[in-house]
Amino acid sequence: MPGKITLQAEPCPVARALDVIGDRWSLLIVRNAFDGMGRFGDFQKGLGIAKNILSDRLHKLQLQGILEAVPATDGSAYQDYVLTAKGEALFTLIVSLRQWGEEYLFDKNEPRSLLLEKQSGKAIPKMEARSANGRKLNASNTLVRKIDR
Amino acid sequence: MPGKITLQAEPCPVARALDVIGDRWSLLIVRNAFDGMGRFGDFQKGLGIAKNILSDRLHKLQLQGILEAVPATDGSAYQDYVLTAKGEALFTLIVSLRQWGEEYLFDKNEPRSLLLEKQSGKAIPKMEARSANGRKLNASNTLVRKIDR
DNA sequence: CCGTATCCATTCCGATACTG
DNA sequence: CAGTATCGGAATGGATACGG
Repeated sequence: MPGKITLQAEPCPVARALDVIGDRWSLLIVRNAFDGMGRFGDFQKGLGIAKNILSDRLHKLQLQGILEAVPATDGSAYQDYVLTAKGEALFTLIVSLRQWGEEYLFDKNEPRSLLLEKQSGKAIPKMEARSANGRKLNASNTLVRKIDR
Repeated sequence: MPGKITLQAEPCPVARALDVIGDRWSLLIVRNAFDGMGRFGDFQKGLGIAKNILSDRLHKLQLQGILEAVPATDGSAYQDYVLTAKGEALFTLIVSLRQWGEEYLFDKNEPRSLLLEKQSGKAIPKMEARSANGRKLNASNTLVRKIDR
């Protein structure tokens, strides 16, 4: 009896996170929500996603507490989907994805969308992991301790 | 004629990145590669992934230039799968995933694996996006410029 | 031990029709 | 416009058999 296996019992936070947002569409919906998008039809047209899939993902993201449905601001009978704190916390993840994609998935002069600081209009410097002492970290100077507590 | 649509023509780096590594297993394989794992059987047992799927993902990750197959160090006739520079660059993304998962997907005292700095043995502080001037960034003080160049 | 190939169930996804 | 329902095809995934 095949079928998907849940990773929610895994002790690794990476595995659990991927179980929640590791699919084709969820993070794209979140990305658009960061850009201020909130309406069903805007997600649907903006992403080119099928409506039934969008409906399913919006429900799952609400179940996970990443999005929240609030009454639409335009007075219509419908809803806006807005990020919760848990959803807002995905900002660094989205920026990581964006910066990796920018560096490795585009040809030299290929058109792309850019993330800028509003105040200065300048591009965002590459994020990096640092230790408490400010040392730059990579795989070779870090270590995963298998289990804890 | 249904089926998957490629996002590789998208001008958004987030979309392209998700098209490459936005699935259930690819980043878990990369995570284990960061931990020094390199052999087919180790991935298979360590992840609990079906062998055919693992075989498929290893091929795709090689096609993408994220993993590279090298002769096994133990003198066997087989291969080790090691990260390329493009793959190593996924480190910040994995750390972002891990830190989000740690904060939002575990109960208070639930066992989990932890990422530590080797030298100090201490946990890695939360990564954050900052502007060139050191200002802390979030969705409200950044902006995506639709197209460029 | 390393991987590929095959089988089958489940999931994903796109298209479309439909309700309110 | 917002969302659900249904259909068919494609991709995913687990189990297992098989050859190197």
